[in-house]
Amino acid sequence: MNEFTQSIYLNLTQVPFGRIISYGQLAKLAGYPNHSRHVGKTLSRLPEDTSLPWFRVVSSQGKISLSGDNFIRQRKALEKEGLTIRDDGKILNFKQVIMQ
DNA sequence: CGTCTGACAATGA
DNA sequence: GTCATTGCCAGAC
Repeated sequence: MNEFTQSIYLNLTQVPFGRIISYGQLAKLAGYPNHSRHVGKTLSRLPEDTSLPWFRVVSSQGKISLSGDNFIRQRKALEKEGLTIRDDGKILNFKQVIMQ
Protein backbone atom coordinates (compact mmCIF):
# COMPACT_ATOMS: atom_id res chain seq x y z
CA MET A 1 0.00 0.00 0.00
CA ASN A 2 1.45 3.39 -0.97
CA GLU A 3 1.51 6.55 1.08
CA PHE A 4 -1.34 8.12 -0.86
CA THR A 5 -3.68 5.22 -0.09
CA GLN A 6 -2.56 5.16 3.54
CA SER A 7 -3.32 8.85 3.95
CA ILE A 8 -6.70 8.57 2.28
CA TYR A 9 -7.70 5.74 4.61
CA LEU A 10 -6.53 7.65 7.67
CA ASN A 11 -8.47 10.78 6.81
CA LEU A 12 -11.54 8.84 5.77
CA THR A 13 -11.84 7.31 9.24
CA GLN A 14 -12.22 10.85 10.57
CA VAL A 15 -15.39 11.63 8.63
CA PRO A 16 -18.14 11.49 11.29
CA PHE A 17 -21.43 9.60 11.18
CA GLY A 18 -24.13 11.31 9.17
CA ARG A 19 -21.75 13.56 7.26
CA ILE A 20 -20.25 13.41 3.81
CA ILE A 21 -17.07 14.69 2.16
CA SER A 22 -16.17 15.29 -1.48
CA TYR A 23 -13.44 13.42 -3.35
CA GLY A 24 -11.49 16.62 -3.79
CA GLN A 25 -11.77 17.62 -0.16
CA LEU A 26 -10.66 14.19 1.02
CA ALA A 27 -7.68 14.33 -1.32
CA LYS A 28 -6.81 17.76 -0.01
CA LEU A 29 -7.05 16.66 3.62
CA ALA A 30 -4.82 13.72 2.84
CA GLY A 31 -2.21 16.12 1.54
CA TYR A 32 -2.74 15.55 -2.18
CA PRO A 33 -4.72 18.43 -3.69
CA ASN A 34 -5.94 17.98 -7.28
CA HIS A 35 -6.00 14.20 -6.93
CA SER A 36 -9.74 13.80 -6.65
CA ARG A 37 -9.93 11.26 -9.47
CA HIS A 38 -7.32 9.09 -7.87
CA VAL A 39 -9.39 8.98 -4.67
CA GLY A 40 -12.24 7.31 -6.51
CA LYS A 41 -9.91 4.80 -8.03
CA THR A 42 -8.44 4.00 -4.62
CA LEU A 43 -11.83 3.56 -2.99
CA SER A 44 -12.95 1.27 -5.79
CA ARG A 45 -10.29 -1.20 -4.70
CA LEU A 46 -11.62 -1.49 -1.14
CA PRO A 47 -12.94 -4.92 -0.10
CA GLU A 48 -16.72 -5.19 0.41
CA ASP A 49 -16.33 -5.91 4.10
CA THR A 50 -14.16 -2.88 4.82
CA SER A 51 -14.84 -0.91 7.98
CA LEU A 52 -14.01 2.36 6.25
CA PRO A 53 -16.95 4.74 5.60
CA TRP A 54 -16.36 4.88 1.83
CA PHE A 55 -20.03 5.68 1.28
CA ARG A 56 -19.58 9.10 2.91
CA VAL A 57 -17.54 10.22 -0.10
CA VAL A 58 -19.51 11.96 -2.87
CA SER A 59 -18.87 14.49 -5.63
CA SER A 60 -18.44 18.20 -4.95
CA GLN A 61 -22.01 18.65 -6.21
CA GLY A 62 -23.28 16.56 -3.29
CA LYS A 63 -24.14 13.74 -5.62
CA ILE A 64 -23.40 10.00 -5.64
CA SER A 65 -20.96 9.21 -8.43
CA LEU A 66 -21.59 5.48 -8.62
CA SER A 67 -24.00 3.54 -10.79
CA GLY A 68 -25.93 0.30 -10.71
CA ASP A 69 -25.63 -1.91 -7.64
CA ASN A 70 -22.93 0.28 -6.17
CA PHE A 71 -25.23 3.28 -6.34
CA ILE A 72 -27.89 1.37 -4.41
CA ARG A 73 -25.38 0.24 -1.81
CA GLN A 74 -24.11 3.77 -1.16
CA ARG A 75 -27.61 5.25 -1.14
CA LYS A 76 -28.85 2.78 1.46
CA ALA A 77 -25.79 3.28 3.64
CA LEU A 78 -26.28 7.06 3.62
CA GLU A 79 -30.01 6.84 4.25
CA LYS A 80 -29.27 4.76 7.34
CA GLU A 81 -27.32 7.76 8.62
CA GLY A 82 -30.27 10.08 8.21
CA LEU A 83 -29.55 11.53 4.77
CA THR A 84 -32.15 11.81 2.04
CA ILE A 85 -31.08 10.82 -1.47
CA ARG A 86 -32.93 11.62 -4.68
CA ASP A 87 -33.18 9.03 -7.45
CA ASP A 88 -30.50 10.82 -9.46
CA GLY A 89 -28.11 10.56 -6.52
CA LYS A 90 -28.40 14.13 -5.27
CA ILE A 91 -28.27 14.41 -1.48
CA LEU A 92 -30.98 16.74 -0.24
CA ASN A 93 -30.27 17.48 3.42
CA PHE A 94 -27.14 19.58 3.10
CA LYS A 95 -27.15 20.81 6.69
CA GLN A 96 -24.82 18.04 7.79
CA VAL A 97 -22.56 18.06 4.78
CA ILE A 98 -18.86 18.82 4.81
CA MET A 99 -18.01 20.67 1.61
CA GLN A 100 -15.05 22.87 0.77
C1' DC B 1 7.62 6.75 -23.91
C1' DG B 2 2.74 8.13 -25.88
C1' DT B 3 -2.27 7.52 -25.05
C1' DC B 4 -6.23 6.53 -22.78
C1' DT B 5 -9.15 6.14 -18.72
C1' DG B 6 -11.62 7.53 -14.60
C1' DA B 7 -16.46 6.43 -7.98
C1' DC B 8 -13.52 14.32 -10.02
C1' DA B 9 -13.54 19.69 -9.92
C1' DA B 10 -14.08 24.46 -11.52
C1' DT B 11 -16.04 27.39 -14.63
C1' DG B 12 -19.19 29.42 -17.84
C1' DA B 13 -23.43 29.52 -20.70
C1' DG C 1 -31.03 24.90 -11.18
C1' DT C 2 -28.68 21.95 -15.37
C1' DC C 3 -25.28 20.68 -19.05
C1' DA C 4 -20.73 21.10 -21.68
C1' DT C 5 -16.03 22.17 -21.61
C1' DT C 6 -11.57 22.15 -19.80
C1' DG C 7 -8.02 20.97 -16.44
C1' DC C 8 -6.23 17.42 -13.72
C1' DC C 9 -2.85 13.31 -12.65
C1' DA C 10 -1.65 8.46 -11.23
C1' DG C 11 -2.15 3.83 -13.40
C1' DA C 12 -2.87 0.76 -17.04
C1' DC C 13 -1.53 -0.59 -21.59
